[in-house]
Amino acid sequence: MAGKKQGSNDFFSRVYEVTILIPYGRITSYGAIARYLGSARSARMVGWALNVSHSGEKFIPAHRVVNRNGILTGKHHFGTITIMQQLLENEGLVIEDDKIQNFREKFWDPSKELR
DNA sequence: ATTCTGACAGCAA
DNA sequence: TTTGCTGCCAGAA
Repeated sequence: MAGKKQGSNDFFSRVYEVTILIPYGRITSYGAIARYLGSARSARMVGWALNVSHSGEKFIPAHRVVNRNGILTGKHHFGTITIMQQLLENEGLVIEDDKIQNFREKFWDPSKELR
């Protein structure tokens, strides 16, 4: 196959790969993933990638990705605005006012955990 | 081609 | 501490 735009596709694929590696009951941030991928200032692209992630066949635990404040900023992109929180609580996380409690402890940094 | 928006993050005030 | 602006990169209109 020749002549295809694999530019962003490659970036998106990497976002998915990392997201899939997030351990059960743990969470990370958009910026952390972006930085791990080498584009520290492309956190918004990570969010965009996750936005279209459900187009793929593979399940992407996008609910384990929140912003740097531990706030569920992407909850509006799931079926309902409560499903993201429910998924996280189901994994043992505690959420209050859309914010993950003990965020620092549950945080999983791909740049440190992976290599 | 140009403009606007977005599941963010960093910094100034 | 909170609010607002800017940078970043892709995609939609």
